[in-house]
Amino acid sequence: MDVMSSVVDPGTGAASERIAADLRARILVGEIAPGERIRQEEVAERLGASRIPVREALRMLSAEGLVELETNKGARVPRLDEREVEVLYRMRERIEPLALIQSMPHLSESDLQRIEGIQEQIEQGVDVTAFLTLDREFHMATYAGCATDQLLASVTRLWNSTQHYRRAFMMINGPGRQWIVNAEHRLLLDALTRNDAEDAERYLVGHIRRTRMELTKHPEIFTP
Amino acid sequence: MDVMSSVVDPGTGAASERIAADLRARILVGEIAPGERIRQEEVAERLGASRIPVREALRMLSAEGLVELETNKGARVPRLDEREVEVLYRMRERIEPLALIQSMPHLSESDLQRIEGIQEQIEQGVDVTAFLTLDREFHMATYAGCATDQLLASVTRLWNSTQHYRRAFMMINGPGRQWIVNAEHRLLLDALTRNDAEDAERYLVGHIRRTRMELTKHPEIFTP
DNA sequence: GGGCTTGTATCTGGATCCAATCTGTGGAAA
DNA sequence: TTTCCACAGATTGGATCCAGATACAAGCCC
Repeated sequence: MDVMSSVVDPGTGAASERIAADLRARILVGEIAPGERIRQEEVAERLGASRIPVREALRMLSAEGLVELETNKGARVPRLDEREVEVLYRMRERIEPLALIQSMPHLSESDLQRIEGIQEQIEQGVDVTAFLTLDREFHMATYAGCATDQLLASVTRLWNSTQHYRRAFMMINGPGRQWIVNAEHRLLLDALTRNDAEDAERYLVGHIRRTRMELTKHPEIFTP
Repeated sequence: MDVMSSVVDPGTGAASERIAADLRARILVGEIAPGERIRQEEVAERLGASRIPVREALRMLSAEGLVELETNKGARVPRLDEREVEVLYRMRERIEPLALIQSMPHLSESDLQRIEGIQEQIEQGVDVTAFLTLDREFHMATYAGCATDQLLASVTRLWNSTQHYRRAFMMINGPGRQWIVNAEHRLLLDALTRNDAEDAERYLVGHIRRTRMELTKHPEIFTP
């Protein structure tokens, strides 16, 4: 009907996955805010598909923690309060060190170089959006060696669910105290290079825990 | 087409949820084994519905870790190897203590009495299937006070994914060493009654960790 | 005879249409 | 004026039908 803007794009072959990818990106970037409703038909006609694959996509996103579904009432991006985000961060403090420990033995030299490359990009000074992306890439790269799908999926859910509030925090506070993140990342990276699991876990927990405490010190993030 | 056997049943109002509940029960009870495929049409006609709600149900179960979906290849119950189950147990060792700590402050006197009632049932001697159900109820009851959906959902996923291997273990080993479980449960329950979070966490971790080590000592569970 | 190709049956993915539920607005009665 | 109810538009859930992909088996070529 509308211009098939991406005629060339063969997609992944599955429409529902393309739709999920589109919505995922829009939610993570903040284009669709917490509390906002997602109507099936609107998405369907915007992407030139029927509502069926949209529903499948919404189920996928629900499993990723990016939307919540209520029977007969549709889908919306979850709006979390201060306490829920705090618990999600405490989950991160326990799960991500495990992912790191499981991953470490399988990280190659080139993996570590790639991680350091990401950190160098972060240190060159980037805006909030770019930082959020690079920070996520940094940590996910450190977990990439862990072979268990469920573990990676859990970590992804936690990052997804808290993404909006990380952004809100940085929008308000600016990039100030960025040096702390850099220091933490560098210490973590050094521990990985030394293959010191104990230190790596220590720095990672500290990194997440500090972020949690900073976030929960700013209640204005949770009341829009 | 076939006899509308449950014409009277209004269900929960949503067919996909009823279908999901049916499949969930059959998988958890071992009626559908790991590796087994689930065909949409077969389920649909057995429950007198079309394939659409079946697909929704499969997506729900996928989010719960009970099935895995592959594009154009359908759904099957995940078959895990020894290493995957070990990682899932290590996740349990980290996540469930958090759920317990978050839950404890909200557990009432009657909650604790109910938990003790479940433990008394376990101690009266039950078969494997009943034990699996009661053990799950016992622990879930201790987590019931934790108000965060994502935390409970994570715990549920971990129990779901490992359920089959717990059952396989008990089928082989018989109910021997049941006294250990009872002792651990009693110590945990006592710590909860004393409102001693530190002890509660200690006993819970020990309980899960011991189970993990017993399970991973029996590779025959994972090679059917 | 073995390996590759091809054809067909089976199954999943998606589109369209219909039914059931929710939401919001307007009006009537207290 | 406020509250409750009823009705209509909007939105989701489900059924049926069609298209595309996969899997398996028979047949062909080397």
